[in-house]
Amino acid sequence: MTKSSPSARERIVAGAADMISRRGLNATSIRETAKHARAPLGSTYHYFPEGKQQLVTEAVRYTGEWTARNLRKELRAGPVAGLQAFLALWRKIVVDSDFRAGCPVLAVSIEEPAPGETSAVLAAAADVFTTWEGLLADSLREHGAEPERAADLATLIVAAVEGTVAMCRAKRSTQPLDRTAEQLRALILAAVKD
Amino acid sequence: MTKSSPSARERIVAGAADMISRRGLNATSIRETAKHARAPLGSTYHYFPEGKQQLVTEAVRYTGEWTARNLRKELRAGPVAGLQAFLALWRKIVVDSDFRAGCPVLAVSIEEPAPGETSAVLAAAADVFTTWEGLLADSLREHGAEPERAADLATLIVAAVEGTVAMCRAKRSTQPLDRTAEQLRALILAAVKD
DNA sequence: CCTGAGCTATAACAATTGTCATAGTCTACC
DNA sequence: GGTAGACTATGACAATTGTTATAGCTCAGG
Repeated sequence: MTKSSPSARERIVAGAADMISRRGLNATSIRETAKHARAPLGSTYHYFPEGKQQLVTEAVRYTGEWTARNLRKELRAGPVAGLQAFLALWRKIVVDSDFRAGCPVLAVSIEEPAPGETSAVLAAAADVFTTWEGLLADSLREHGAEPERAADLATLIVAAVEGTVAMCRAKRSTQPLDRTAEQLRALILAAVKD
Repeated sequence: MTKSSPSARERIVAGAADMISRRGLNATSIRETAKHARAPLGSTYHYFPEGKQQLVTEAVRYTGEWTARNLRKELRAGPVAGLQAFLALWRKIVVDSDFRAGCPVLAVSIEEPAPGETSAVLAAAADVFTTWEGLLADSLREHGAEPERAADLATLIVAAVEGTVAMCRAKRSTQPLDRTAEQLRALILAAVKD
């Protein structure tokens, strides 16, 4: 709830992100995103004249920025606290949805782009991953981690969290999250105190 | 090439796994899997009378077993060698497909099951993940890792590899794989020599 | 009051989807 | 040779897809 009455456009984007995080990119239809946002189908093509690709790209960026804001805030208390918050964020999504929702950025990353063309959606997803990695790596460096190791570890964290969330959905259990949380925490501590 | 002339049924299952690994579950249609396997559409429903769900479930299991065989073999040379082989396997899939293919087990894990019912597909995916984790954990324990830590680390490895493969696709680069490889290798060494 | 822009409503389009039915072909065995 | 069972070929079905077109509404600014 960032606003008391978000605009129809915002509702569509946020709703699309939510639906993609549950059903994947291809199973999310423009008609259903419109219905989900209580907006008419016509409005979708009014706000997003380039069609589905544009809507999905914005949904990916929306999720990326929302998460980055959260991460940035929590990282102010250090990398371990940032990791905990990052994990808690995804755990909440998984649990609250009864293991039906995950990360929309991951979801769009595993769908083949149209032959010949490089997808704007994939590029947005790559940007989001890079942003998340950058935030984590910066925080690690600020707390004494060796620069190269910080970058490697940041990538591992993002990859592990994304993979873990998917595993939780398949297993209908948060056990994978608990396990990777433990391991990643130890890794950060080791990297920071060198 | 495990056989000189695989049966039509095998071709359909293997082809479905490949297509799911590229386009995701919902964008993989039975018509196209049949065409891809040079089998008639009618045959698909002959071999898989329960329809798409059955075909997809078998495709997931097929990938799971194929990978598990590979992993089991390479783990005979120890957990570090097993990890390298596991990573090399996925790297080859990603690179050979020009960053278009990934893991079909991950792909099916992120699609919401029909409301109310628990999907057989998701259950198969969960089984596959658990099998891979078990193989890695056993190997770690055999080489001196503490039991609980072995289980946690095995989960982290599977999750990280799955997430990393997806990130490589989005970024159209193998850099994430290189980075996680480095980190995971160090982790295994530390856990084993304790 | 009128104009025009922003938005909505509704219908249509060609394609594709999963699934089913039915008739035909092939092949191994009696 | 013939018969059963495995497989193929073909076509149909209702639904849903992304997208476009067009006509209507709403409401601020002049």
